[in-house]
Amino acid sequence: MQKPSERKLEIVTVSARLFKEKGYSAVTMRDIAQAMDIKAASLYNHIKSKQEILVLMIIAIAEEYTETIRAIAASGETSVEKIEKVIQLHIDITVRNPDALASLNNDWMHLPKPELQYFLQMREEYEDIFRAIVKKGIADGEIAAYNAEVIIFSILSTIRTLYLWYGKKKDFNANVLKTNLKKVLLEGII
Amino acid sequence: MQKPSERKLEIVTVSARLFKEKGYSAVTMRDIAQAMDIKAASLYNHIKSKQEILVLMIIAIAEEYTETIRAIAASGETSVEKIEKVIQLHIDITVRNPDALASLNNDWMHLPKPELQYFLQMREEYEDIFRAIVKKGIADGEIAAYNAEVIIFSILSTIRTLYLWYGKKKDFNANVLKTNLKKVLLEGII
DNA sequence: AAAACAGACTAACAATTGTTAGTTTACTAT
DNA sequence: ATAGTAAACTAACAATTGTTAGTCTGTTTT
Repeated sequence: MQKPSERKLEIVTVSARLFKEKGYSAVTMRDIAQAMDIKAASLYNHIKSKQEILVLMIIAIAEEYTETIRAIAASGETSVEKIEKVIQLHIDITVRNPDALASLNNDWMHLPKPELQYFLQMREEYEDIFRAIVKKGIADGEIAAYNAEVIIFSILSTIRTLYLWYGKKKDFNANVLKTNLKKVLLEGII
Repeated sequence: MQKPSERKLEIVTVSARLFKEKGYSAVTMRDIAQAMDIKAASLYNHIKSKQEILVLMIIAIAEEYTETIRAIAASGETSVEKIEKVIQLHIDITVRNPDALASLNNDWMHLPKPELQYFLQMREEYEDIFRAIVKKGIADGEIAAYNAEVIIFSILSTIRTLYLWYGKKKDFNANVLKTNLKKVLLEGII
């Protein structure tokens, strides 16, 4: 895997911003070109298709999620500590890629076949690992014995859609999230 | 506002299923027609544009959210009870419209101008009302004094994306959600 | 039986889509 | 200065898009 050139990364960054606002399908190559002050055809000096932009935008981030949660699962920590690390992982990635995460969440189905398969496989592994952490936490009595799927869904939903709120609300910086989000998700609000 | 005909509602239902899978922009009128076993042009005997389908899909649900949360806010209950009612509202609507909620969450930006404005106004009012409930709960000592925006975001994210899990996980029925989700969101998991 | 109508059809449109081919421009290395 | 190259350009394409016009068919209403 070659490291993408400067200009190529710029295309991905600009596209991420546009995809976030209207979705992958509604953004045209001419939209992307205009946002970069060039013509649509010029984009093809750097990328080979619209879908390639999406691949560059999504896959690297998905891989980071997968690799990091593997490491978290393999560590010797308690289940609660592992969940805290997972929350921290999502905060970190959100702060670094607030725009690209919109496509990772909403446009992944437009990935080309092989990358789509790869993405879904990573996503499944990610949820399986998270599920195992939660279930072990329940079995060990660390975590309350509610329906495991409900716990998984409730935590993942929140940390996966962080990108929607980050940057929009002024008091949503990495520090406020770090100190508040873990407590709210783990200890509740009452 | 005329009550839509039988066939019109069928178009909206079929479209909702397709929009959920690929998003509004990626679904063509020919896709919708094929799913109904007719030709694209025939759709226009019932609807006047693709955007009208989206309006019918989103606005009525948005209005139900808005009207119900108004009623909840106006009731004489405690803040925690109000939040429980809001959670229940989302469960109810999700169970009734699992497909349409995908468009309400991801395709609202493709509404025509006047309905877009109306939708955003309702969404803002909805969040304002929910924010007021949470802040009063904190002020009254009913709710822990974490950052209010974090609490709002964490609950809304979960109940707004319920549609992604409902129907996919077998143990996600209305009853399991009703008994588990409120506890997980309010009391946490440890 | 005649008339009206709902709801499907075929055919076509103008606009927009992603993309390619070939050309020009400006900088960099020889 | 010359050659080479990266990255922009113009022009065009074939396919697909939402939508309209006009027609046909069967059922319902008069």
